[in-house]
Amino acid sequence: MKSRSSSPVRASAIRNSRRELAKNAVASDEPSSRKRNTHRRSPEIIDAAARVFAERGYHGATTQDIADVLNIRQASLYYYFPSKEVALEIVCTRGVEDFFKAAQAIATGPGTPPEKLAGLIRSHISPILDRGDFVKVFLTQRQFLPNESRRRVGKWSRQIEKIFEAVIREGMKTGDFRTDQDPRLTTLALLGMANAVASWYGNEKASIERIGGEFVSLTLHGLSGKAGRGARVR
Amino acid sequence: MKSRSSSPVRASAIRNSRRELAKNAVASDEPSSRKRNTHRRSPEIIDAAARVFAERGYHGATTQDIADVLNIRQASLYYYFPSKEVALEIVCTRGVEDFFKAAQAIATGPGTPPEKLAGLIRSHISPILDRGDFVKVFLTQRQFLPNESRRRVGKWSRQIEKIFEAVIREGMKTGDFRTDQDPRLTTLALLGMANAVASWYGNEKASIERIGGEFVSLTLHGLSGKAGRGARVR
DNA sequence: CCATTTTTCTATAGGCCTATAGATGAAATC
DNA sequence: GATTTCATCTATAGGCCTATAGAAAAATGG
Repeated sequence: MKSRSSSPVRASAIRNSRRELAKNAVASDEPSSRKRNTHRRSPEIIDAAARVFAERGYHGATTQDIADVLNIRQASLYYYFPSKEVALEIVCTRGVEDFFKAAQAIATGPGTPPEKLAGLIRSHISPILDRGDFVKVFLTQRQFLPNESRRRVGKWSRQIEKIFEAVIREGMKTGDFRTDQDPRLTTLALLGMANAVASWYGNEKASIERIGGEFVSLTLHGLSGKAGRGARVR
Repeated sequence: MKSRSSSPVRASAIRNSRRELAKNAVASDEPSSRKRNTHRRSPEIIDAAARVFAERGYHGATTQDIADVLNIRQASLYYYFPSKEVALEIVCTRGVEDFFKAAQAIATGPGTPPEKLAGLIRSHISPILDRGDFVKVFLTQRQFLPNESRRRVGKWSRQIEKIFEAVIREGMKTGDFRTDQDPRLTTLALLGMANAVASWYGNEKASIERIGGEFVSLTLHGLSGKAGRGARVR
């Protein structure tokens, strides 16, 4: 199923001396567009990689699997990316960059801390809707990136944590939030709760908006007490 | 670095001559047979597998990696398990069985729903302390089990969800919990929050007990409001 | 329609990985 | 002490996987 032609014919060794790098899919914006429209299918290729990485994990996925999704030959992929590791980095980056930007916008925007926190929670789970595979890969496979790119991607991750924590601290100052919770642990709790959605969304019938609402109300008011106590956010 | 020429220190290790129950890790109950004390090192072998699987993921880990931890040859592992997949199943099983039992005991035991839920949260994160690698592997690698064993392991997982959900519903009936939260989504939120601990415990300075306390109070009372409102559990 | 440029293909080297076979030595048991 | 059992070793078959080289096909633009 995998290999099609029989192999065994030996050829004399030919040392390669070529060092030509296919220019990658990462920076696709060429300002001066005198160049041709090259690597047109890059987004499609990366989508396929995300899908396969999400399903089988980075090490469990083969480049053949990705090629199968696209109906091209395994070797053809290397026209689009120079290595499987680079493909992983591209996928991870797209998995985190968007919701980092959204989080930042919310944190620096207007609103009371409870409103901001509600926005953060909602915006954190919303990319799962249309970029679920990318988010999943970012969350579960970034640990397999080579050191340098892992640090690069990890930086965004920590920024998001900082944004949550800052809003929580702000709410404690304003008196909106209880002060006997640890901001760091609370941040990790909320992110854990939100990140888990990527792993089960699709098996549950609830919509992203619905999930967001439930999580926000749980976070702000907890389970105890009667329904409707306190002002609801949004 | 990998292979060595000298055989591992064979040191006339102190033999536990009277330790008959150490039957291998899979099916440890040998009812009557006065069999010899075979596969003595099984627990150690499985510990090493858990450690390596937790660190590199199932597909990223090689049997050579496991052997290196133990200072034995790669092929020697096959005296202890018949395949890498079976090793994964053993690790996953040990990662879930304990806290399933604990959860069940708490749910069927005495206490108000808030007390029970607090107990569930605490007991769910506590195995991370001394079985972190097993829990991690169960949470993140069980998807790579072959169908049959994945279903077997998944069954436990769903049981735990049911236990949480039942306690939440019970609390809604008694009036201890708000009734405008969805029990299913709340369950998934709490489990996501608790499971995430496995991924960052060890990088944070907080103890398991501390984390449990924070999570319980966040879950029951939420972030809003003044500190100390309402009865604290435990 | 020809020349370029872009995209995909065939073929395969070279490496690593799981799992099996059988040998070897050490321990336990008789 | 002889025999049996246990644990580990050496060696390797047999597969699969990434990545490279270079040819072929398809698209583009004059």
